[in-house]
Amino acid sequence: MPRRARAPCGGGGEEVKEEDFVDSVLNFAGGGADEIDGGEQQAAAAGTEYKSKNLVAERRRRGRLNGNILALRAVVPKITKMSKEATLTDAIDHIKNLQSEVLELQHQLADSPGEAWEKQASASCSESFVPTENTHYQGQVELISLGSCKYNLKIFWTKRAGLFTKVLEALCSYNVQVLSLNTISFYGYAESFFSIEVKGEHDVVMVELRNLLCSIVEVPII
Amino acid sequence: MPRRARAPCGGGGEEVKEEDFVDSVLNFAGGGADEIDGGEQQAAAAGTEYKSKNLVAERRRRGRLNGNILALRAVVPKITKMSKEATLTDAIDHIKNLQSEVLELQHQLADSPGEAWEKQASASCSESFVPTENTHYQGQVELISLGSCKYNLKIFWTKRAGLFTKVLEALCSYNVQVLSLNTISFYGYAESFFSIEVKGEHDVVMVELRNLLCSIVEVPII
DNA sequence: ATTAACACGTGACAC
DNA sequence: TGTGTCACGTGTTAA
Repeated sequence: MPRRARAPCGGGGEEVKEEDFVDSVLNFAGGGADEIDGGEQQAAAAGTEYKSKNLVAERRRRGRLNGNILALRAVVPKITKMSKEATLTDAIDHIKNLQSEVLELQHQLADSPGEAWEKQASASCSESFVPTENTHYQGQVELISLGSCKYNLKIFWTKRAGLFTKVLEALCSYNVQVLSLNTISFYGYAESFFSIEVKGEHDVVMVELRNLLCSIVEVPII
Repeated sequence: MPRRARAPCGGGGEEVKEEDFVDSVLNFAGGGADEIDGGEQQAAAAGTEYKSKNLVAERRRRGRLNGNILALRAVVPKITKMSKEATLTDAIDHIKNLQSEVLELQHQLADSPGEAWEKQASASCSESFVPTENTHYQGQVELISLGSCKYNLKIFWTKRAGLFTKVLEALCSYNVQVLSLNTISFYGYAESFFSIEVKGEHDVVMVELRNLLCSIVEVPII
């Protein structure tokens, strides 16, 4: 707890009766009976002269800094000790924890869309991930061959009733085996990652399937 | 930038030639020719006595505090000014940003496993979630009616090739509209949450569908 | 009685 | 020229 109502008589040798936040009274030449001679250059021989160039400015600066430390302590949940140093270290730890937590959450959110997508087709995946920027989304289909009759299929769409069923019907009609599927949905959007296998189809047929899927998930431009 | 190699002659009136980090020389009674009389109680009349009880302790404390501020600045990416106050405010802003980011990520991650499952059938959902403990899993199907031809379907299975396709075919054969689907997979297991809708089927037919799904995902006991 | 933490005033610098 | 920031030494206070 910050000590309050301190009667300071330190370096300067002042006398402050009550301090509220800053600049209590600025009582110069009023209170103290005994005072000291600080420096040696100015106002030395004049007698009861108190030298202070930036006294109030420094006061305000200290007040702001302490207020900032207080505000910093306010946003940190884990407080070990009521001390400035402990506040700073706690803030540092909290920031590190938050950053690692953000990283972990992003990781969880990122690897939810199918392990196969990342591990088996990392090259194609990273290539296909990057160009899809924050442009305005509409339906979007990506089909990537992994060789040996296996594909990764990524579909981004806006959620609409019955739409997923149509996709499933399309896949069934092309004799597609779905090895794994992961879907993430956020707000009105969803992104599905299929790991699929087809037995004896040529690539041209898969392109045909891709176009069919595109026509299914594509939303007419307003 | 923190000023270094400052030659202090402030309150105490000392002379420090070179300071490295803390406790430079602790030169007492050596350097200055003129000094001052601070307080009034001790060592006043002795002459050239420099009073300092906690000088080095205060030095170390300041050093630790500044080091903490430096470390705090190190973990904050956005730095507006090289000042203590700015460091603190930047740290506060950064913490707030991180916290909001964590909240948003958690929100995104939380609404991924099917909103309907949580929001529409929270009671049934929580009931059906708990009893499935860490017993040895095999295939498992749960079907919960939400009224108005809507159901939540939860399937827990061991991943096998072609198994998901069979489930999809079964759903298609029962004229099921899949409103949303979310799947999480871990190691050899997967759990899928369907939010489905059927047009005009009776409950008895849904029980039939459920049994069919059970027979599909059920793995023979070894 | 020793110690740690704090506020204070002041000179030194930098812009 | 001043204005703001910094480090310093000190006295005080609470554990």
